[in-house]
Formats: sequence, structure tokens, C-alpha cells
Amino acid sequence: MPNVVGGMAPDRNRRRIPDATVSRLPVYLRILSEQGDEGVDSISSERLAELAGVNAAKVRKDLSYLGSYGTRGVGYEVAYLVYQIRRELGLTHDWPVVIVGAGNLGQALAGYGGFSERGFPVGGIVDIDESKVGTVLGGVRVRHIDELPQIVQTKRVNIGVIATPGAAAQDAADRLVRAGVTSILNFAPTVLSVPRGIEVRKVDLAVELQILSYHEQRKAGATVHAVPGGGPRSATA
Amino acid sequence: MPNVVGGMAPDRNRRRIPDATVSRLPVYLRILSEQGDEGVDSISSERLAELAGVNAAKVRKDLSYLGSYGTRGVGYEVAYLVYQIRRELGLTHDWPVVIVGAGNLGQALAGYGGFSERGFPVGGIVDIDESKVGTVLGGVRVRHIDELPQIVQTKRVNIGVIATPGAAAQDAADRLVRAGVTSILNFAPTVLSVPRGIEVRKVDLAVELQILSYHEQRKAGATVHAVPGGGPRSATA
DNA sequence: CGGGCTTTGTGAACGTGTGCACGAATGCCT
DNA sequence: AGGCATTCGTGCACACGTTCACAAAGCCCG
Ligand SMILES: NC(=O)c1ccc[n+]([C@@H]2O[C@H](COP(=O)([O-])OP(=O)(O)OC[C@H]3O[C@@H](n4cnc5c(N)ncnc54)[C@H](O)[C@@H]3O)[C@@H](O)[C@H]2O)c1
Ligand SMILES: NC(=O)c1ccc[n+]([C@@H]2O[C@H](COP(=O)([O-])OP(=O)(O)OC[C@H]3O[C@@H](n4cnc5c(N)ncnc54)[C@H](O)[C@@H]3O)[C@@H](O)[C@H]2O)c1
Repeated sequence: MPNVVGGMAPDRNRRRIPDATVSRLPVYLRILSEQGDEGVDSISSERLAELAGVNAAKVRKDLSYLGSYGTRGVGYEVAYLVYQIRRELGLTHDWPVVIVGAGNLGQALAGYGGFSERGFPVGGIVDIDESKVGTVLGGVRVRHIDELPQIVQTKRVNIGVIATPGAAAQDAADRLVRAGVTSILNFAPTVLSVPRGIEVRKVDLAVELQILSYHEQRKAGATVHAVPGGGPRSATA
Repeated sequence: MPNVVGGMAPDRNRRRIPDATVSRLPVYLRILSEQGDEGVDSISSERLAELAGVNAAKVRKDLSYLGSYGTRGVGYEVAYLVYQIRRELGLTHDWPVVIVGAGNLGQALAGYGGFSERGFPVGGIVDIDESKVGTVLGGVRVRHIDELPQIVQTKRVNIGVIATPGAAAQDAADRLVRAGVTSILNFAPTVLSVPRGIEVRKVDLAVELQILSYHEQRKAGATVHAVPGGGPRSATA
């Protein structure tokens, strides 16, 4: 396997973890944390799989990417597993985020305690609308978007959240990248174009609903369902 | 807890569209709609791929599941493609949704126009907290959760949105299913257990942020290589 | 201390998704 | 009409993800 030659002295077992696994680790982590709080200190892959709604073999394979931290015949020590997953996900310290767009959604996000609770405190909120600047959301004052670079620098922000209308999302992304942010969570229904190396994840409510719609329509498919007003509609989907 | 597994009746399967494709069709649809509004009436797979941030061959393969609606040497007729995708996704008619939980997030969702604009009008909002009942959000009056069955029936709701705290999410899901809802969009950070045949999609903010955290932590491990300033843009999904 | 029971860790088979490469179809131009 | 430039549709190979199945590794108990 062609590996990157580490310039760093001691090799810290930096295997690459498959994307599918990375997206499940947070789920395991939450479940394990809950179990730990409830006094459970050992858990089998079967039980964890049940709680996570996945296959037990998948759980074991996922966890095996972290190393061999289970005990055969017994299971996994909850506290230790929590520690290992947190370490692997980079959750050993906080990651302040900056929210761009103090509208409907931005306000909900800012007011949501679960953010900082999980290690992602709101380091700042910015908006382009002067009338929004100065208002306080979730204990954080909204500042003008021109102050973005300062906020990113002083608060050492790596993660930006885009909560602007779709038309402004690319602009927001450009500003975030210029300010030094290297990961973006995008709530706007827009495909962003960013430089290589910038990680973008999209949360698109409409897409989710339309996927559900597809399945609903499919369930109804047994009975042929002609829709009133047939013919192509020019749509604003 | 039995989860949804493979192994369905093969005879009922008329042309099934791969999940990965289904999740991209809404993206194509939005882009095509925009292009249509801008007066574009024909588009190549290459152009659509560029706008969607994906590979052109993937676009063609995706669209081929709908049938052969392109013209070789020319491209796809935008209006017709919009019509076909809408039909396949079941967007030829509205799908009213019911929101459970009129808190921070529920209010943002209810006040968000993009919902009904895209064919998912808010058919109702319910909460268990009496003090929330009666308030009006986005033109819809919040009702008590006990009225859920009635709302689902009269408004013919198939899709439920869970915006309650995690601890109440399973209860909300149970009530939705009992009321007759067959698709659920879950914003609570909880794995839901539902009967077979009920479609569940999860939107978990914390998971998304933790995935970003993983990548940030990973970048920090390989310090030396700085990103070339003003480098080329690549549309990475 | 050894046999039996449980559960992990992983090789291998299988399934799904992606992207290349190219034949086939179509429009346009001479 | 025929040739040429495009662009679709898809077979194929490969990468990635999931699941099965089982040996290896540990604990318990007599
Ligand atoms: N509200 C929801 O429940 C919801 C749900 C799903 C998706 N979304 C998406 O989230 C985004 C925001 O939705 P919303 O309801 O909060 O919209 P909104 O209009 O209430 O808020 C948008 C905010 O962004 C600000 N803004 C505009 N251009 C900007 C720019 N260039 N830089 C910085 N700030 C800028 C505006 O001043 C405004 O305050 C939209 O893209 C929407 O599609 C919202
Ligand atoms: N606010 C956000 O920006 C945000 C972001 C991501 C995820 N979430 C998730 O969304 C969910 C809601 O968040 P929120 O900030 O709106 O919380 P919230 O506490 O503001 O609102 C929750 C609402 O649900 C109601 N409720 C409680 N139990 C109920 C039940 N059994 N049936 C019906 N209603 C019930 C409560 O009365 C309350 O009105 C949480 O699970 C949260 O983790 C919120």
C-alpha cells in the first residue's frame, strides 16, 4: 500500500478510516455515552448494534479500525471505547464554529444548546444585513460579515455553518474560505464550489423530503394513481 | 429489535431506482428548474454534471433509470426532464407534513416558506406542552399532540417531522405511526425503532459536525503541506 | 488446569456505486 | 446525401461497503 511518508517522527497509527465508518462513529459514541451514564461499563457488539440499528458484524468491523479494543468473550469497555472514538474523531478539544446568516435557521441554531454541549460552541454569528447586526442570539452578538476574518482568527475557528439563502451561499462560502475556515456545513440548497482541501457537508431538507416522497409514491404504486391535472407543470421545485 | 433488512418479494419490483440515484435526483431537479427559469431549454449531461458537482457519466446513468429521455448529439430537454423527475419522485402533487415539537427547531421549520414552496405544506404542528398549544407559527396553529390522528386523517398526511428532544423522539415516532404516517424525518439525535414499511430519514447536526471534526483533526496531523493560495476550484461533493 | 461457553476480529463472498470508454444515434454543414 | 462533430446510453472493471461465517482468544467453573 503506497502510504504518505510521514515527516513526523513517531508513527501514530494513522490508518484511514472508511467514510461509512466515520459517519457511524458519532452514533456509537452517543449511545456509548448514554450507556456509560446509565452505569453500563461493558457492552457487546451485538447490544451496541441493536441500539444503533445496524448489523453486529458492522459494529465490530467499524471498531476494529480504531484498533483492537474489545475483549473476546466479554465485549468492549464502554468508557475506554468512548475515549478512543472521541480521540479518533478529534473531539478531545472544542471546535468553535461560526454561523453565517442570522435568519430563521441561524437563530434556531444559535439558540440551540446541544451545539456547545457536544464540543462545538458558537464562536460567532455574522450577517450581511445591518439591521441584524447587534442583536444577541443564544448569548452571542451578531456581527457584520466583514468581521468574519477577525472572528475566525481570534477564535481559531475551523468550521463554518452557512445559513443564508441559497443565492448567497456561494458568497458565504467564499468569505469563509478566505477567512481561513477549512470545513463547511451548508444548510442552503446549493452546490458549493470550493478549493481542494476544504471539506463541505450539505444538509438539505428539501432533498430529504423528496426522498421520502419517492418512497411514498412507490408504496402507492400498487394502485395506479393518475394525478388530477396531468401534463407537465413548469415547476419551481 | 428487528431492523429493515433485505429480502423483499422480487415480483413487486418494477424498475427500482438505486438509493444513490434517488438522493441525487432532487439535486438535478433543483438545478434543472433554475436553468429552466433562466431560459435554458436544453442541457447536456456534462453541463448538468458540472452544476451538480458530479461526474457526467453518473448523471447519464442516473437519468437512464427514468428512461431514455435524452437526445444524442444534443442533450436533454430541460422542461421534459423536470417533468419526468418530478413524476418519478412523486412530486406531481403536494405532500402535507405534520411537525411534532413546536420548540426552537419546530418554529424555524414552520416559519420556513421553502417548505410549502416545494410541495410540502405544513399540514399541522403539534406539541405536548399545553403552553405551546394555541400559538400560531407560520400561519398554522399549534395543536395538542392528542389531536395528531385527527390531523393526519383529515389532512391526509403521510410524512411526519420529529422536532422534539431526543428523549421524546421514540414516543413521537410511535404516535406518528399509530396515527397513520408512513414516512418520518427525524431531527432528534436518536435511533428510532419503527415497524417494517415505515421509512425513516435522520438529520443529525451533531453527526455532521463530528464528521467535519474528524477531517479537521486529520488535516492537523499532516501539518506541513500548506494549501496553495488561490488554487483551482474543484467541485467536490 | 482443561473443557465449555461467549464474543471478538477478520478473511472471503456478495452487493452496491462509480467512472471509463466506446458504440450508437442524432443534428448540422457542405 | 454523406460525412463530421456531438452527446447519449451502457457494458465493464474496479472500488467501496456489507454481511456471513468461523477460528482465535478470552472468561468461568468445576
Ligand atoms: N428555516 C428553516 O427551517 C430552514 C430549513 C431548511 C433549510 N433552510 C435553508 O437555510 C437557509 C436559511 O434559511 P432561513 O429561513 O434562516 O432564511 P432567512 O431569510 O430567515 O435568513 C437568511 C439570513 O442570511 C442573511 N444573509 C443574506 N445574504 C447574506 C450574505 N451574503 N452573507 C451573510 N448573511 C447573508 C440575511 O440577512 C438573513 O438574515 C436557506 O438557504 C434555507 O433554504 C432553512
Ligand atoms: N434547535 C436546533 O437548531 C437544532 C439543531 C439540530 C438538532 N436539533 C434537535 O431537534 C430537536 C428539537 O430541538 P429544539 O431546539 O427545538 O428543542 P426545544 O426544547 O426547543 O423544543 C422541543 C419541543 O418538543 C416538545 N415536546 C417534548 N416532548 C414531546 C412529545 N412527547 N410530544 C410532542 N412534543 C414534545 C416540547 O414541548 C418542546 O416544545 C432536538 O432533538 C434537538 O437535538 C435542534
